[in-house]
Amino acid sequence: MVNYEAELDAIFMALGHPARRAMVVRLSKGEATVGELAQPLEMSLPAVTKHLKVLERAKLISRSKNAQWRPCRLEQAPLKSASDWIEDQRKVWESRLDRLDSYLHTLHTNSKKGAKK
Amino acid sequence: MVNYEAELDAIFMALGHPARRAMVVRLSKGEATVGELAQPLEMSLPAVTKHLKVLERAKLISRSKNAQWRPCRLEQAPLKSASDWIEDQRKVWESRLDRLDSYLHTLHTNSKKGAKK
DNA sequence: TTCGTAATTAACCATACGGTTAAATTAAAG
DNA sequence: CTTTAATTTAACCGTATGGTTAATTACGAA
Repeated sequence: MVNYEAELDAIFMALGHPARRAMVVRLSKGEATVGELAQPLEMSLPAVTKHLKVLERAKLISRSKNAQWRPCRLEQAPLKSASDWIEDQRKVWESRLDRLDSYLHTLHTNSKKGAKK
Repeated sequence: MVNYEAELDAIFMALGHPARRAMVVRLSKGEATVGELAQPLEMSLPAVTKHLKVLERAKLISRSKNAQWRPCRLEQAPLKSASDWIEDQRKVWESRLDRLDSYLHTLHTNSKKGAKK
């Protein structure tokens, strides 16, 4: 059984910055070069390069070569992993009977304090 | 029209740490106190308190009071926002015709190399 | 009031992030 | 071979993260 924790760390962390999410949004529509990704962002090109490295580390993007361009493309798997993880938690959360849970927790806490009610 | 960017920053960033995801997993099954959340984690209680603040900042959890305990409960909305954002991108990505897109991009790049802009 | 437990705050430290400017790299085009 | 364009690397800087230990707060129980 594989441990996905480190991958999820990198994926969620990468998505936790607006510039990087903007790049993902752009790339979901198709390949783009560094310059194209940088154009709408208010930051220097080296800053963009750093963000791309973070996305690459999370395997959210892959890169190719075309002359002096290094086009980026979105990879589907990491987004799916992240989405799956969240949905797993939501399923557990949703299937839980909140009122009953709260009631049982209260009972449990009270019994520890000395069984009253 | 509201700008969700800052909220998503906080949510994804919060999910980008294994200890905090472990807390979310635990809380998806029901309320827990700080001590209960800390128990399986190999870190000090103050460290746990800090992680809880990050989760609170992202509104992923809310807290109540019960004597000297401060039980935490998972909130559904942020997880849904994050999941929705990812699924939006995946939908765009999936509906795209990858081969055609690459082809058009190549054409575009080549035309730029010939006729400057 | 005093004691014990749960949790937080304070102070501190090392490292990671996120940005900058300047220099270097890489490859097409004259 | 020189120039120009796209991108990366290097060096630097301020702030945020993530952790620690020690002290403090908050509350119930004795």
